[in-house]
Amino acid sequence: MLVSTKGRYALRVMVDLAEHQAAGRIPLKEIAARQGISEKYLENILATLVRANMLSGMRGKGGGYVLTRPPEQYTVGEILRLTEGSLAPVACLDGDCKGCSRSDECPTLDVWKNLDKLINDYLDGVTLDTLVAPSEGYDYVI
Amino acid sequence: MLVSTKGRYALRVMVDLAEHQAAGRIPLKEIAARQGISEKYLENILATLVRANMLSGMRGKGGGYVLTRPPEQYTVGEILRLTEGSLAPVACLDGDCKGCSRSDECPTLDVWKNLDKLINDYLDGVTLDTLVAPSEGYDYVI
DNA sequence: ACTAAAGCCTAGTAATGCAATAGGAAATAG
DNA sequence: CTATTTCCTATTGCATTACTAGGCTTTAGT
Repeated sequence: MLVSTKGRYALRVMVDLAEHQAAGRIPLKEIAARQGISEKYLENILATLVRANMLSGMRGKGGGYVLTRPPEQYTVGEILRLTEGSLAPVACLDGDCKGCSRSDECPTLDVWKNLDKLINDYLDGVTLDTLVAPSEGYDYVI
Repeated sequence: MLVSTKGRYALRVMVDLAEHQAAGRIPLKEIAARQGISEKYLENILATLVRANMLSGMRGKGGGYVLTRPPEQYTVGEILRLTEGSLAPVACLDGDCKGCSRSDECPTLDVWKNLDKLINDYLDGVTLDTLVAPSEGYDYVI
């Protein structure tokens, strides 16, 4: 599995926040309820996004999370790479196996490199705004 | 990680067998030594390939493994799907999460579907013969 | 100042799947 | 008959994933 729940949840939450931008800061509790995700588990994920400055979190009453950039400035690729650690399709491309003794002669390495590029290029080409459902209530107009 | 050692080893072994087609049946021991893979672990992988009729195995003295088709009739995609079980990038596309209660409204589902198609289409377009190194010794000519 | 609402931080745990190992049974050629 | 080799079923150690627990800190409002 290339993308685990962590990455999937992260993406869904980012879309959720993009859809509710107009409402200002959104508390974790609200996101978790709307998305049907455990609050405690979401905490971990949101913490990662905040540390990377993709979100701004604020504590205390009236606190919550908000995007730090407009949705069209996030790519799905960067969100997933951050939360998953890596999107490499095989260990050979992922530090671990770096300098696998056979890499010079490996007949399959090119397949993995091409696949890696394919995946990353596609995901880097999808921005958050394209995933946002057209808001029915136009809640951000006036 | 989309592809684990099982799939990677399987692919390398298939290429190995394609390269040594001219030598007839190749015993596991020889493949394992050449590829630097544990014999016992390889057994499992080869058994899977035999059960799917991608290889023919024969026991006893003079036995070993051989491809059942010419290399250009294998795709990397089918080899990996068989040994990995699935190439789905997310659980949502993989039976498990089938009928996720949110799939109707999920804003990210299309991303996964596109990604899945991208991956499978690419890997189904690569055939085994394109991975075979040009044999220096022309060992299969007369 | 006090309190309730919220995020932040460090661990811990249960379950899963991956990678590899073990031991023996059955077949085949010479 | 024997050496060789595949076939089959189980088991083990390990790492990662998914999730939980508990307490601390910050903030807004009264």
